[in-house]
Amino acid sequence: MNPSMLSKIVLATMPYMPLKYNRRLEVVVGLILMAKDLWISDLQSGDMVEQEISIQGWVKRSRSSGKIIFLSLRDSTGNIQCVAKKDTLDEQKFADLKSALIESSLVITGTVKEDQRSGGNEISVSDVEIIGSVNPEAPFPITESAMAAADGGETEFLLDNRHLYLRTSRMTTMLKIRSSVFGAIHSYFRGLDFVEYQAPCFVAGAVEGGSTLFEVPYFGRKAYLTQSWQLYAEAAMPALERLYTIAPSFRAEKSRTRRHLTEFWHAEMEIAWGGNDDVMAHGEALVRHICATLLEERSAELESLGRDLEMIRRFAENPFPRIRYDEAVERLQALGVDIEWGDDLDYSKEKILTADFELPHFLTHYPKVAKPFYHRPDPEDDKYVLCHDLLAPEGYGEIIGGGERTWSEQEILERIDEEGTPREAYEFYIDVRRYGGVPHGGFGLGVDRVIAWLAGAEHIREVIPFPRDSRRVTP
RNA sequence: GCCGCUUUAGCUUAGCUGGUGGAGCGUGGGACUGUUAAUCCCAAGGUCACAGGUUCGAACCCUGUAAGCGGCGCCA
Repeated sequence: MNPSMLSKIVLATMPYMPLKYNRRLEVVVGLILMAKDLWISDLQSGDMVEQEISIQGWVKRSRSSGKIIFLSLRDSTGNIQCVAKKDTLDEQKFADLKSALIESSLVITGTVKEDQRSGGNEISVSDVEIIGSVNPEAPFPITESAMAAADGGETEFLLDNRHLYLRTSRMTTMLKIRSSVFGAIHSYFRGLDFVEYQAPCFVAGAVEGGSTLFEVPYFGRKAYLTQSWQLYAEAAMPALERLYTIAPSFRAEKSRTRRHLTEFWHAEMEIAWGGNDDVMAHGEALVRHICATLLEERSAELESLGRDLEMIRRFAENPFPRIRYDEAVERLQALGVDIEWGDDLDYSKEKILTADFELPHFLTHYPKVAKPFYHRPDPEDDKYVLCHDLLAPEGYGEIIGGGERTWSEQEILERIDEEGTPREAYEFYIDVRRYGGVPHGGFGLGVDRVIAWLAGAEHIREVIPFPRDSRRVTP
């Protein structure tokens, strides 16, 4: 279909639309943009006072008396109050508007007025068309009381009605912040000439411990959903040298915490010719870039969530401290925590360690016994591996895990045997090392965790549209 | 895998030591020309999650089941 045909069809099917040109799309693809091109944020900007406009949106709330209706209209950019008076609107239209329930969609025509009584601009309504009405026998179920009960968290009812909860201002705000975080990750890596690279979701072997794999039937065989892009990225490392992805990873953990999802978005990177410190530098720079991007693009949204912008500025502008595992253990022991050298740092210990942190901290050089085979042992002391975790403050826990990879064939075989892992499952991974292996490394960042941390969400579920955990796959 | 908690109207909830379940919001009807979660009047709406048990009598006590939520371990 050619572009002019498309716009004609649109013109024919949407006669109520005030058609305008979208300059950017017109220039890029020579296409007339046919959909909505006037937004509530435009009306609130103040540039359109006294102009006659038509605007599409949904009813956020409505109040009426016998002769006047106050209706708060919302779209994806904000809210504006519409005022309809019985003596200036057709009788039938007035009745239609009065009966429009919350989340009815409509097109309002009227004049933009500056009015202190509505705290900004409002629309003096001259015409209205209801597009999608709402049945009074089944009104929009997300009520004030449902929202108030959640008070920033989420109730069972809101989780069951997630498809409708998405329209509320809190969820919309979270999704806008989420979009900016994804954008920041792409702009960071692309700005440094990394290549975006995709790995399969169906895999044959585990990256992390095998117990957390989702098994799926695969034409009479068993396959698993990927836990990480890493092993496939290491295969492409000699080809691309700098690569990254943002993709879902799956973990069949029965965890029920504010930090866990079974399907989460994983930003991962891999670089050739680099070691633990190089990888860590990228992790820090990426997280600081995300913070700076949010300050630039989403300050209003963060403030509406009650976030302290100065705190996020602190994350953006200061280097992240680095401490070795040994030092962390000593600190914890000094605080009276029951921990021995060689124990992994579980969440309860992380929480104690990070309680006073004003910045994210890197924890490096874990004992070899606490980490899987692909971590490279430290040549200076092979009790340790060259790895790092980035711990976020405020109890949000680990947001990055990464490090240098075991890169020679001999070393990887030793580590696999030492762990008792069967070699067969990793044949391609080992083979990659037989042809010009080089030092390399990478990290994985839990995108949803970063968003939850920066947005101050009570639970990771609040920052993903349709959360998946061990007890919920619907809606 | 382990521990804890919850379930009363569409939503949010009150319901004391067991004695015929109340309210706010929402919905419907009515009043009101500047409301900000508008206000005022009226109405409809309940097998108290389900199944047993104890009791003269159970939303309430006991047992089981189900669904959900919170947390731990593990991890991003």
